[in-house]
Amino acid sequence: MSETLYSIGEFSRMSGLPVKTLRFYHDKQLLIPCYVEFDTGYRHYNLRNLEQSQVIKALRGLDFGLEQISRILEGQPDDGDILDFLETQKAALQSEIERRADIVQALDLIIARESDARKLMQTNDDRIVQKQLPPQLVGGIRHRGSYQDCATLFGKLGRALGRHIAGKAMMLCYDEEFREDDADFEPCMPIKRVVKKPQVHVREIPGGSCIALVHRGPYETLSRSYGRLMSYAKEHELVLQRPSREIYLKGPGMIFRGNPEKYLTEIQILVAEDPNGRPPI
Amino acid sequence: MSETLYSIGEFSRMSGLPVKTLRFYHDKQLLIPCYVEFDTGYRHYNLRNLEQSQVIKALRGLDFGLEQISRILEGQPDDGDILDFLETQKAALQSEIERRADIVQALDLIIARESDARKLMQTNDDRIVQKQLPPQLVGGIRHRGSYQDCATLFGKLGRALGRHIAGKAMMLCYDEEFREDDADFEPCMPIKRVVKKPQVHVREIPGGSCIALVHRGPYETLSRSYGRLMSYAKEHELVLQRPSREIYLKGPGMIFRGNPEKYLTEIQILVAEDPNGRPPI
DNA sequence: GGTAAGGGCTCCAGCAACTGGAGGGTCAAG
DNA sequence: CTTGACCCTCCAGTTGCTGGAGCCCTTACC
Repeated sequence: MSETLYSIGEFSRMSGLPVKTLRFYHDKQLLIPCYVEFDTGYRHYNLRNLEQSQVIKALRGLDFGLEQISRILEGQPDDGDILDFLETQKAALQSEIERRADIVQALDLIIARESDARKLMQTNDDRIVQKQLPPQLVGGIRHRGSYQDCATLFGKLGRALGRHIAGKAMMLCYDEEFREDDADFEPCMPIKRVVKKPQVHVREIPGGSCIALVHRGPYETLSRSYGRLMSYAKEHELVLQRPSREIYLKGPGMIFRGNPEKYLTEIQILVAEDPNGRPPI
Repeated sequence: MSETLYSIGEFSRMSGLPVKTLRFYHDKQLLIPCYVEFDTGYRHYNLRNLEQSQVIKALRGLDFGLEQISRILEGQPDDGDILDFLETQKAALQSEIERRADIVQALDLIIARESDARKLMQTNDDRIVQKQLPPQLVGGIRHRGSYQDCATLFGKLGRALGRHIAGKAMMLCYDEEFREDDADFEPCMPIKRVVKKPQVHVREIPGGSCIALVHRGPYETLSRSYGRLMSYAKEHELVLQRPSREIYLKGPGMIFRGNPEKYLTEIQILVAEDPNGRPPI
């Protein structure tokens, strides 16, 4: 009984696998045509090959590698451990899914921040305002030295507080006047709950009446905005309290340093209650 | 003001990228060392390179391709369309997640069936039993011809009924005696609800008292089991009804043909109610 | 002066699973 | 005899590296 043989082209149409792929599978010993003409090298396939091809297609569809498929096909007679293969594959896929899901989550965060910043950008003006600040729970690391160091410190804070962080990064500035090299400052992160971390000072900073403005531009020009706040205070006979606060509404992002001309920083300085009991305007 | 330069080894330790990778990135114009010695080819990196490397690392961590990273880095000054990149990437990742989730689901199904069959295998005997069958909603395609055709028919049924399928494949056999070539049979699938599909006959098949046994082995040997049922019926003076039913407990799987010696097929034949009103034993 | 260690360099190969193309042989019909 | 449809092999390219061979250079040590 002679069975019908099919050329690689016919077999390709029957199996749904491209000719190139069939040749490749032959090369890899995965799907060996039942007969190869010696002189021309022409491949000929039969129906058993068709069955094999369908198995291979199915397993490829389940994302098995060719190597694995080979092993599965070899160990087929005993048939017992196919379940292991399936379970292993499932686990592998699930861990890949998880990895990607994590990335998507991270992306979501970044996207949220970015479009947030975009919106801020549109609606910001640089007028001085007076407003009430609520008390705020923060964790901070006070430091004396150059402002250059704050990147490291924010890094440390971020790692220490992680998922407890509940707002934009900020800084408390304890200096009376601006110092470049020997400044006294405290990078802070708002947090939701009290957490104990080594090196991190966690406590509530007070609320109250403050004067504030949103500074636009690189940090080097912050002193101009401080100047404006000072003269405003003098003009309105307000007594200011240290430390002043800088809220980094938009600064260097998690990925890009961004354009410093577009950085937004809110400066807040608490106003001392008037000793006469007159409420601050 | 001369800035410090770092050799590729030092820079590798600072950036956390392997030396090989740094050379590769240089080759790809992704991270170009600020200075390359002309005669030795030695690469030298500066702190700006370090920043770039961190951006690249971050983007790689978000699964961006090098090509994309290049484009992002190039279009950085305007800075506007970064959000598009992020959204695109997120969408891409999500579709990958979905694909894998689909595969996992399919794997689950296969695993369930397989371990199901495994369990059946252990606990099966081939004794004849009498039992009550509930009525069952099925969709079937009646056919006259060779049993060879049933693979195609089951395929058609599967595609037509898809997710409505609610149990093992089965077949109704209308022939009085076994025929090889001109058989009259109907591949069926149990379903949950009435659905209308062209070419598929959907209806409820009756329940009632039946005799049944589980046949183990290839379909070619089914007639032996039919024989046993017949002589049992004669012995117990039971009148049998057509069509008989074959339930394919374990047959060729979705991927593998499996070992026919291990196929399990339950044969059920309804028993006509005794005309005397005596309940069947 | 030899040599070993520790950097650096280039170029080549390989992973996975194909895909595309060049260049050439085979077969049947018109 | 040509045309067109097939078929073949071999090579290159995809992505993001990784490993190795083979070579150069400097420094330290014996």
